[in-house]
Parts: sequence; C-alpha cells; structure tokens
Amino acid sequence: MDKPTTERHLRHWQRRKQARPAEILDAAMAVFAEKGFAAARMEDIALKAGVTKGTIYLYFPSKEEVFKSLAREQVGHSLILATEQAEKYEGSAFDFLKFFYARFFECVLQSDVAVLPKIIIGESGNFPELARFWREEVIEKATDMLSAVIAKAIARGEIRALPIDHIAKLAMAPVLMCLVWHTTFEKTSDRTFNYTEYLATQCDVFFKGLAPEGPTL
Amino acid sequence: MDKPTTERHLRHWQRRKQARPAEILDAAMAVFAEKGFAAARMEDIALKAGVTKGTIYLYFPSKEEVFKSLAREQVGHSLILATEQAEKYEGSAFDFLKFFYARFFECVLQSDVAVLPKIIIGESGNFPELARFWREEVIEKATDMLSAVIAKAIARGEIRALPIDHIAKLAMAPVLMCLVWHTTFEKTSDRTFNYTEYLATQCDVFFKGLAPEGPTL
Amino acid sequence: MDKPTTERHLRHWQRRKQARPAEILDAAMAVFAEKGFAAARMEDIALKAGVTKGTIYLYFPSKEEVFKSLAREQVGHSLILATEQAEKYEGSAFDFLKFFYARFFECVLQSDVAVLPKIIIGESGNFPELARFWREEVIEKATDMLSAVIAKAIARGEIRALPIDHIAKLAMAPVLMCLVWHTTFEKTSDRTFNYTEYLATQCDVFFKGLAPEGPTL
Amino acid sequence: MDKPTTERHLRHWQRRKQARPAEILDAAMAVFAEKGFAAARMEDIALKAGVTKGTIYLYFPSKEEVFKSLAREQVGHSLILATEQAEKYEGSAFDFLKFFYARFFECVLQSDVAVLPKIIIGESGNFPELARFWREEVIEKATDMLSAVIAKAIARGEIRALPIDHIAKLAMAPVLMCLVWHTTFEKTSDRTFNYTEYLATQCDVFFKGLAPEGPTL
DNA sequence: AATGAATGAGATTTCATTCAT
DNA sequence: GATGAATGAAATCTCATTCAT
Repeated sequence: MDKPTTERHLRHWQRRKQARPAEILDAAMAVFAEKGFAAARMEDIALKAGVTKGTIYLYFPSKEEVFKSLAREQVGHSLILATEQAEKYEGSAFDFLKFFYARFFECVLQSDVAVLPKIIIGESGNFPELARFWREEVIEKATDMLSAVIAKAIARGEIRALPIDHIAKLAMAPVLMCLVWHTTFEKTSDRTFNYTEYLATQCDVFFKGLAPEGPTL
Repeated sequence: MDKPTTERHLRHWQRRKQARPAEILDAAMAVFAEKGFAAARMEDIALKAGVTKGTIYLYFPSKEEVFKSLAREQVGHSLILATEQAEKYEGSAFDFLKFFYARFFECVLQSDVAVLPKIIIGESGNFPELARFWREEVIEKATDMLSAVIAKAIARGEIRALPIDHIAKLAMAPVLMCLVWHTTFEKTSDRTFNYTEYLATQCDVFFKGLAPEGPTL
Repeated sequence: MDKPTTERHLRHWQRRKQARPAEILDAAMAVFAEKGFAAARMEDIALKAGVTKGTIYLYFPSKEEVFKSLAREQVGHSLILATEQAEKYEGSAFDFLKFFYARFFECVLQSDVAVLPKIIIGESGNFPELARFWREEVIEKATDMLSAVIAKAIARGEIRALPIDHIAKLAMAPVLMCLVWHTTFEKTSDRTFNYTEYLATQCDVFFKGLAPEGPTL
Repeated sequence: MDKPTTERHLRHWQRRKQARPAEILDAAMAVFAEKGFAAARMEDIALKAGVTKGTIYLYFPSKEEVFKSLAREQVGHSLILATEQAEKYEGSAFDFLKFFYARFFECVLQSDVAVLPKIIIGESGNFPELARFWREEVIEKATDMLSAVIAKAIARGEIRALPIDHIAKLAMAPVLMCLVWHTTFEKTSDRTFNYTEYLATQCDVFFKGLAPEGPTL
C-alpha cells in the first residue's frame, strides 16, 4: 500500500502473469463466500475469474490448494502488518483496542475476507492442517499481539492482573461474534446489528471491567 | 392393531422402529461433526447407525432433512427448557450468568451438540433457511432470555443502563469463542484452553464492567 | 356371466382366498394404467389393493409375473367368449362388425382393460414373450374370428374377394385408433373424439368399400 | 474467435462438438427403441454413442430431455415438410393418399422413427406434456393436412360428405396399425405382414367406400 | 396368511480433473 | 498460455425383494 517502489518497477508482462492467480483467488474468495468450500464449483470460480476451468489448473494443482492459497495469502495483508504496528505501540491499551476494533471493522467486516474464518470453521474437520495454520498464523498472532499490549498495560497498572491469555481472548470474542453474525445470520435477519456501536459498548464495559480500582474513564 | 400397546408387548422390530430415527440421528451427528454436511456420506451415517443406506430413507426423505431434524430436535432439549427457568428466575443477573455459563459448559461443550452451530456457520450459504431457523429458535431465544434478566437487573440498579441487546450479545460472545475453539481449533492445539476458568474471568470482568458505580463485588 | 352354477357353489373361504389375487390384479391394472410398467411401484399396487407389499409376493413371484397374469387373465373374459359366439354366427358380416365394434366400445374402451395393449406396446422390447402371447392369444384370435366371418361373407358374395387377412386388419385398425387415442391422447385433448360415431362412419365407409358392385345399402 | 469459421477450418474437437448431440440422439433412439424409456440406461446410450455417461450431460440436462429432443427434432424432418407439399397439392385425394401411404412406408416404417410413437404410447402416463406435444405437433398436423385435402375432394364431389375428421382418422388408422405391428409384434411373428399391399388394399376399399355414387375407378 | 422393516443393487446426476488442440 | 470437451469416480436416492415376527 505504501510500498510503491518495488511494485512500480515490475514490467508489464510480469504484472499480467502475476495478475492471473490473483484474479482467480479473488473469484474463488467470492464463490467460497457464497457456497462454502464443498459446494463451490471450479466452473463457477473460472467463470467469475473470466477464464476456463482448465486455466485454474495451470496455477493451482487442485481446488484444495486454491483454498489454502486464499487462506494463507489473505492473512498477511490484514494482520501481519498490524502486528508490527502493535509491537511499537506505546499508547494506552484502551486506545489500542479501539483502534484494533476499528481496523477489524474496516478490513474484515467490509470485505470478503470475513468468509475465510467462516469456511475454516465449517471445514475444519476436512482440513485440519488449515485449521492449524489459521490458528497458528492468525489467531495466535493476534492473541500474542494483544497479549503484548495487555502485559504492558498490566505492568503499567492500567489494567488488573488477570490471566493475560483470557483477557486477550475476551477482547477477541466480540470480534468473533461480529464475524459470525455478519457471515451467517445477517442476511436472514431483519433486526439490524450495528457492529460499530456494539464494539463501542464492548470497549466501555470491557475496560471498566479491567480497571484496577474504580472506573478508569 | 387392537393388541395391547404397552411397551413390553411391542414386538422386536417395533421397538427397533421407534429407536431407529434416534439411532440414525446420533450417527448423523457424529458424522456431520467429523466431516461437515457436504462431505458426510449417507453410507457413513448408515454404517455408524448399524443399518444400510436404504434404511435411512425409510425415516428421512433426504440428507438435508436428516440435518434439519438434528438441528431442530437437539435444540429444544438444551435450550427451550433453560428459557423457562430463566423466566421465573429472581436472583441477581450475576448469579444467573454464572449458572448460564456452567450449563453451557456441561450441556454443549461436553456433548456433540456443539458441532451444530459449527455446521450452520459453515453451510449457511447453502442452507439459508437453516441459518434463519437457528437464529430465530436458538440465538434470539437465548438473547431474549438474557435480555429479560438484564432488563430486570437494570431496573434494580444492579447494572448500568446500556443497550440491552449489546449486553446480551456481549455475554454470549465468550460462549461463541469457546464453541468455535472447541470444535475448530482444540484438536490441533497443544496449549490447552480452560473453558471454565475463561468463563470465570469473563464473569469477573463483565460484571465489574457493567456495575453502575464502583465494583459490585 | 351367464354361468352361475359353478361360481355359486364355491364355499365362502374359497372365494375369500381366491379374491386376494383378483384384488391385487385389479389394483395392479389401475396402477399400470396410470404409470406404465416400469414406473409402477409395488407399494402403490399394494396400497391400492389394501394389503402390504409383502402380501403380493405370497401370490406372485415378481412384478413381472403380476403383469403377465393381468395380460393373460383379462383377455379370456372379453375375447375368447366372443370368439365362440362368432363361430356360430350366421347373420351378415355387416351386422357382425357393428356388433363387434359395439362390444369393443363397451368392454374395452369403458374399462381399464384398454391399458393392457398400451403397456404391451410400450414394453414389448422388455417383454417379448408377452408381445408374442398377446399377438397369439388376442390379435390372432380376433383376426381369425373376423376372418371366418369375412370368408363366409365372401363366399356368400356379400363382400368382394380381397385378401382376407387385410380385410380383417383393416376392420381392426379403427379399433386400434380408438384404443390409442383413448389411452394416450384423450386426457390432454380438448377436441372430443366420439368413438361411437367414428366407428359408425367406419362401418358405413368400410362396407360400401367392400361391396361387390354398387353400394349394398 | 476471429478466425475463419468455415467448415474446413474447424478444429477437430469443434467438429466433434457439433456432431455430438446428433450422435447421442441417434444412440438414444436405438436404445429407447429397444428398451423403452424407463428401462433405457444412460450408460447404454453413452456406450452406443461412443462416449461416457458424463458426456451426455454436457449436451442434455437429463434423460427426459434427451427423449424430448428426440421427439421434437425427429418430427419436423418427416412431417412438417410433407404438410407444405400437401397444401399446394391439386390432384385427386385418391392419389394423395397413395402418395401419403408410400411416404409413410419409406420414411417411418423403414427407419427408427417408428419407435417414437411407440414410446409415447407406452409412457404417456409419465410424460403427459410429451403426449400433448406429439398430438399437437404430429397427429393434429397430419390430421389437418389430410382434412384439407379431403375437404377439397368433398367440394369437388370426389368423395361423399361425411364428417371430415372421421375420414381423416379412418385414413390414418391403417397407418397406426402398421406402426404398432412393426414395432411391437413383427419380431415375434412368423406370418409376414406386407405393409405395402395392406395399404394398397386400404386405398382400394377406402376410396370405393368414400365414392359418392357408384365406384369411382 | 400377513406384515413391514430392512436390504442392496442399480439408476441418475455431478464435478474435479485431464489433455489434445 | 489457454481452452473446453471428455472422463469417471463418487454421491444421492429408489424400489423390488426378503424374512423375522
């Protein structure tokens, strides 16, 4: 995003060639989002990518690998970067969490990425390696990132000395709730779910609950 | 036809007939748990139930209906009952939530029921009616139940006047986290996740966060 | 029909026992009429006969045999009897044909029997023996009967000396037309087909065509 | 895409693709002819067409549609053309009928087309739309064609003023007889049935019967 | 004699994958 | 590099037939 130097120097045909797999992955994301893994047909993906079935097999050895690529590659962009930011973060845990929730709302809830965890949840029985990968590369990274911030906040006396892992997972639980609601129940529901306000309430309650004495605010 | 119909007079195959659907549903639950809906084969279910493929079709018209039956019937037992208890509940919201979490741990996390929401999350694209059913019959029932308790607590001044629906969904978020972890990530993880302690921490933090003034405890 | 003596003396239980197969055959006729052979389900037949699938197998070794029984037994009643009458018939060929058409209308078009030839036509590939049986026992018997009457009429000079077999089959062609129309096209048609008048026109035209000189009438 | 598209530039598989549906329909006709609709297996059709089961589904969505295609497409070639000829026909009704019978003998009795009406008769219960289609597109077209010729002949005084629809269906009855005999009884019969002579006799008798006064010939 | 639960072979249909062009 | 016709294994579902009761 803000690293234009390398990308800009790729010659045209390289970008073309490199674009193909990305186009396929985009299409695959959309189709998996709609149908889940098993019910997604290679033909649908091909159609949406503007190629034919055969072409997909030039870039990916199987449907399963298409999915794995998706799961692997879509993660770094949204998260690994965020982790780096978190590590040098020096502000209050409270501000960090607000920022974290905001980013989640922007980058996940408002894009197709949200369907990945959904599919991993649904197909973990059939793709244990993928569940493992996701846990290690996404969940634990996110947990660690949060844990680091929390640990500093405990050290500072900003929040109570409670089990750090629990705090981190409690912080993530409403995120998971939004994700599941968005991908699974939203479209059949008429009551709307205002994710932003929900997460704001969570911030309020959660930090009041974590504060050492009286309320922090 | 006009023979006595008490239990002990039922002929052998009559007893089987009554037991069959339950046997099949049990087997189906196990297979769906392992494979998800799409990858589950009727033959697997039949085998596990100790019958043949054809037999399943004597009791259920299609694989989809087997699943719907599961989703429908396994819910009432765990939840609808709980709702009634909640309605006459008069104690503190705090105690109620502790009880609610405890029941969830017993009845859901320690049985196969936990796979149902997992499958519904994974297959909601293919079974929108089922997602709707689950939302209406499970999620909203549970939310309403919690909301009632919360409303009373707010009226009593036990907890702050925050949006009731948000509070209810915040209370359920850690439950969802446990569920997803248990069904999706637990078996590939080496770090253990102590659900009971996690939910205890949640109680602590959550109620401190909801308290009107200083800490309630 | 006019042989009450033997039937009347059957003891009650004999008639009961003998009634079962007949009930099944009646039901089978109705179901075959509606679905054809292949699409007819034993369960449907059983249901309509007021018994269960298993019972059918007490009386018939297979679905195929049920059908063969039908084809065999329903024929004698309508035709073999008629043949005897024809042999002693001494009137004009014209009157005989009028009578023959009238009987056909009553006994075939207004009963389910009409579906048998239909099914035999449709399934002759799968049941060659049955097609053979039907040709030998029904078509050729009918042809022979007509041929005998025609031969006498030719000898008498009532009709021209044309190939007897052709005359017989020409006499039967409109019958076949009625049969096929009735069983195949009638229910999807709005234009009505008045079989009686149609056969009257046939009598008129056919006998004028067969007359030796000028018109006979 | 912008390559020349003349026949000889078509690539090999393009030529196959165009030929495929016809190959499959030919095979299907043969198999349906032998087994009827229900007993015909897609595998048999595929085998006979020199492809595999799956290939059929590239061109036809179901077995039923294969059959409908057959019924629809094989009709125009034999009949619709004939109708046009009939409309401009100005000769005697007698000559027309001779011509009609001759064409029927050539185009229907000596090809597989004859099995289509047979199957429609046999399966009309299961495919009412098809029976309707056949009646409307074949039977009524043929009837109308004959009716037009007959009406002119009545106007000219060539034949008597009898109900036109009856005359038309009487003209067709021997055709139906040939058809049924050929497809159903011929192969199990030893007495041969000379269709040409049979239809010649019909011409003789039928027109003598229709003539207004004395014989027309 | 009758039942009806259970069977299992066999049918249609789908779709990931291959490969000649 | 791209195509898309063809494959064939596998899945769901049906139903004639059997047999313990």
